[in-house]
Amino acid sequence: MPRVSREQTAANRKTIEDVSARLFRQQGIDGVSVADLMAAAGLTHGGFYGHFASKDALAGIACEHAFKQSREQREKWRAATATPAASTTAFLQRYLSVRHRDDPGGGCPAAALAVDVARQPQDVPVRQAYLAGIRSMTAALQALAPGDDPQRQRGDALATMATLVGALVLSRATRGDPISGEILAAALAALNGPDRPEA
Amino acid sequence: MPRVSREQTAANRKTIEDVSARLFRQQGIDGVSVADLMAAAGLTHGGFYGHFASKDALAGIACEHAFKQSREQREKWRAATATPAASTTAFLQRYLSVRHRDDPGGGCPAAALAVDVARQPQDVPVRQAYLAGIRSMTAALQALAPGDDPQRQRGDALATMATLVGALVLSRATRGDPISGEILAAALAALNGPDRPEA
DNA sequence: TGTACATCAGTGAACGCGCGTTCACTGATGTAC
DNA sequence: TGTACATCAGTGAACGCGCGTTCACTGATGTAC
Repeated sequence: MPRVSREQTAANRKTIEDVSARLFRQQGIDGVSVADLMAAAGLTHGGFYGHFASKDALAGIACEHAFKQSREQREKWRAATATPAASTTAFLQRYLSVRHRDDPGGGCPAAALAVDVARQPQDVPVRQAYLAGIRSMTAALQALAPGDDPQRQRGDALATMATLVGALVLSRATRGDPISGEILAAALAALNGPDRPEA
Repeated sequence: MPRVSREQTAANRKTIEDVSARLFRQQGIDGVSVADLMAAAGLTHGGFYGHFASKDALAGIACEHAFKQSREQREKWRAATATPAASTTAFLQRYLSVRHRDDPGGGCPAAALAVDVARQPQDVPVRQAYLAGIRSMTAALQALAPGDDPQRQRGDALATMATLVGALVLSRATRGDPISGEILAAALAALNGPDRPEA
């Protein structure tokens, strides 16, 4: 079994990253062991350190990976809608959906990893990756915000991001109770309703 | 040292609960060991099971404890302000402050424990305690919401809660970068500015 | 193109460590007289 | 009120277990001729 072709090695590494990006969002960074990750990638745990320096290093890479996937998905969907306004509405609806709530592993890393990252020490790789992801997500939301005052658009984008992340996180923590769905609906109404404070 | 008076026993139990409510919010439920908790309470780990059936059971009690502390603090502050409007403004400002961001152990459990709770299995005690806490916090925010349509007030309360929790959680995860403070300010502006969608 | 061999991706046992939980023990507390 | 003793809160060693990480080993891959 050992010694595998170079393409296979690269494919294995990518599989570990994919699997990690998913499992870390699903169960938290401390909630998944190196052995779990490697098993999910179809490998044994010993080979891990041939690919990555440490679990911390992988956490950073996986976080970056997750934000990149989210960004690509966002851009794909944006390309599929006709107008910017329709695109925004569709994005909010998707973000605040029951489907997104029930799929943390494939969903927004800003929400799934927030509390994990907040508890990490300052100098750990995943913090930098998370920060970069938040900046990129802010920029994307800013581009969607109405108006032509960039300062105000940025404020709107940050506030919208807070509402989105908060609603998702609360909705997940209360899953199984009707209030879980109510939270998603209320956030959607608040963000759509007064179509954002624009003037 | 062993066998301590009944009052001392009760005091010890309360200390464990206080310390747990703080440390669980600070470092997460899995981030604190039973030995850590007991040491922080000035005891040794072996005595833990004289007070609680399991760490899971304590997590539920500590979560309840944390929400109760938050509620009491909220009520104390409300009593100290003159008008309901002033009370609301003061609450939002306090919730979205740098001081609150930097004190997860003494702060809102809805934000500090959300992702932890979301990852727990359905039947664990901390989920019920968290859900009860969210209901109570929703009710408090609903009472502060303007207008006289309870349905709409409830929606506003849930959306406000999402914005508050999201802003705090994102702000903590990005601490050390200017965007951390920007998020708090943007959420405060969004919640104060158009003084909530009321009509 | 074919052969000989060095490389190195992946294996699986092992490391030291900290976890949640158990338990025999201790000795001050609280009770019975 | 004093004394004798049962109770039981807290101690600390020990349990089985899973963690992140290391390492000697294997054998197909990729290279040198």
